[in-house]
Amino acid sequence: MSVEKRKILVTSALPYANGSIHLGHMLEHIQTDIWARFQKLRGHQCIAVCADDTHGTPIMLKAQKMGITPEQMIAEVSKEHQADFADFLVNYDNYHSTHSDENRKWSSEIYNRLNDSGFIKTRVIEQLFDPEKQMFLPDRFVTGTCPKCKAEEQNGDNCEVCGATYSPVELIAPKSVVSGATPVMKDSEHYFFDLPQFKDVLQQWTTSGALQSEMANKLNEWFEQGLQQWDISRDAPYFGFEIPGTDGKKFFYVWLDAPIGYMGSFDNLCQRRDDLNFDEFWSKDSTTELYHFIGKDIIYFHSLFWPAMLHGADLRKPTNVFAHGYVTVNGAKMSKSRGTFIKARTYLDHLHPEYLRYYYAAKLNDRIDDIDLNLEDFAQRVNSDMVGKLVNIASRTAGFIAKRFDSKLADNVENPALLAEFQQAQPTIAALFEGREYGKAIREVMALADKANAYIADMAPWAMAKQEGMEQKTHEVCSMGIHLFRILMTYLKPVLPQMAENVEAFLNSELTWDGINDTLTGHQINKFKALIQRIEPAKIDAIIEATKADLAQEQAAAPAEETTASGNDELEKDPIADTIDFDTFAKTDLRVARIAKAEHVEGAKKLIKMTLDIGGETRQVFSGIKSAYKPEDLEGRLTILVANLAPRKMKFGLSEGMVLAAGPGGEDIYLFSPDAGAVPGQRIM
RNA sequence: GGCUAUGUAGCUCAGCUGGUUAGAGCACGGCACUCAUAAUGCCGGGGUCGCAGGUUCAAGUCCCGCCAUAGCCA
Repeated sequence: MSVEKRKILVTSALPYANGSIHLGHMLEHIQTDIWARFQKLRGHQCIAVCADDTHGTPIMLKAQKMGITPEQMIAEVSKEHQADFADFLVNYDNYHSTHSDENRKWSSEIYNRLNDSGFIKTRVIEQLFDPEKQMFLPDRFVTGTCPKCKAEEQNGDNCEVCGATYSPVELIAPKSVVSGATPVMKDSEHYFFDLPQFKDVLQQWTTSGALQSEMANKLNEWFEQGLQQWDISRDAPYFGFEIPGTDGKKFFYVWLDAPIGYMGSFDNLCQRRDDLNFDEFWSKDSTTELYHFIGKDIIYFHSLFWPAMLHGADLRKPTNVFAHGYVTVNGAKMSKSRGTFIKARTYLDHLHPEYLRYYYAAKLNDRIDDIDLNLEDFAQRVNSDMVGKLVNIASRTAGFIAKRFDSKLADNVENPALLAEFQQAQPTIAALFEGREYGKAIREVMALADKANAYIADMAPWAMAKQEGMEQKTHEVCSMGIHLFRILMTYLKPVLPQMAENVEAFLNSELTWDGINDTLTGHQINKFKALIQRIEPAKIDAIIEATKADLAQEQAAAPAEETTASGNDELEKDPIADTIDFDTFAKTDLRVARIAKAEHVEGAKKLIKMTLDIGGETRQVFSGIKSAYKPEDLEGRLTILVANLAPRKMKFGLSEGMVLAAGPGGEDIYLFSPDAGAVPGQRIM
């Protein structure tokens, strides 16, 4: 089976350097790694590169807050990110940074080429400006009162409460998140990439490749709406690369140099590797393959801007872009307060990386569906598949081989038909890995594992061993078990590289793709050692607890950190109100309430309708906490109700009071609870 | 608000271009076995295919509306 050797370059999206790697990131990096390892296993040249995405306002501000330079911060983060990936057995040929000489070179080069060809336009736009910090503010860094529903503390671009979208200019009483100052409007000349010129090229690219159907649909939507020019410049101060010829006043928007970071990382690798030629992979007429693995949230950048930029700069376009869905944990978005916003490092502190590699592989497909990490299912499935089925095949036969047959496998194959069946699965499984249908590949392998176990149960070598004259047969049956196990482990080598290595030591033989068609008859093997331990459910609880503790620590550390920095703590953002006397306070009647019922509100994006029991009386209250709580999690718990608030007529009904909560909104809403023992109806003073 | 997806047994998922009594693994119950990391084998119970309508001889599969979940809106 000699296939022509392909030359392939694959990338994962570049993690942003302002935070830790979490299990959501890991889905993508594991997906890429399995694919790259599979290609290598088959004998192709497959280079996998990645880098940290290091530019932009959030990184600049975070470094400021920490009192260090952005360069220091991204260096620290990079170290952490690389350790996380390495410990998850994700094997990049190069892991670089977008804040590198190579990336600066290519960003400028591509920009100059685009500019020379007339694809860069300039125009003056009006934007919110923070007069205190002397900087322009991205939409996300402005909050204010929603012009539509008058909800306070809403984002600059859309309202969490009523769902309206608007421009930050329309906000009532806008406020800079950075300084708290009132932003002013200010003119600035911006540089634009003239995307509409590439409509035909992009449509052709979209239809020529085998793009995922969901992505093609989404692209069509954008084509129909009409492409618009893309703002690629940001004003100083900005952490990034200066735009050539602007005197240090204009910088590339982070999303301009981020994908170029793929090239920068590869260029950096080429300098160290004689067998790689940069131009062979990136020139316009390259015959190599280029694939980007990305999350569904950044399809826009990778399927429109990126290929257009490359085309405009006279470079090759990606062969394909593979988008995957998001990771949910126990059926819901990862949440810090639920303890499911799990960092890669927290996981690694408690569990072996191959459990997660296996579980993700078992659920991945070629579409952009979200992948649910159900922690109970995770433990059961991994234990059942990896230990009960797979490793069990070796574990139950190896003892016989060692004790009775001097660790030497039989010279004959006991059941050639069964062996052939395992070998013949090869093209099917290869096609599934190639097509990113890992879940189906795993299912194929596990179906074979079931057959291997059934075969052993059927032959019952332990019974044979007790019979006179059945020595040879026993030897052959147990050897058969090892042969089958070896094939299965070869199929799983891209998913379980560490375990495969241990199996190679056990079998005294390397697991190769072509080796599937050979058989280790008469081969000397080594002592079998337990290859993997079962997942103890307690370890999973420990991860959740550690994640929660992590959050508590962050929150405790945050205020101290902020007071030393440039005045951005809670009190300054929201100063204490005017003093009132006791009588004024006493007018507020706060009561302990039990949430008897909580339900979704039809048509409302942010509201939950609650029926509160305040001891003999019930109240119906609508509360905008849907982004942080699920109705079923609320039922039964106690909270605090402002009981004498005038009822308010809302679109969905009458709200008779208000429950108390803290936090800025979104996922960060924290409902109050009295300590245990409080009884519904009790007054709070 | 617009758009793209998803919603099938307790859990995680298969179900191709509509066609006989809707499948698998895990979990659960029973039996068998004891070589194996309480592993394995055999048998079994369990689903109004998100809700409501429509097209069709026939719909989990097509169309419409609604609900929920996720993402995008440069």
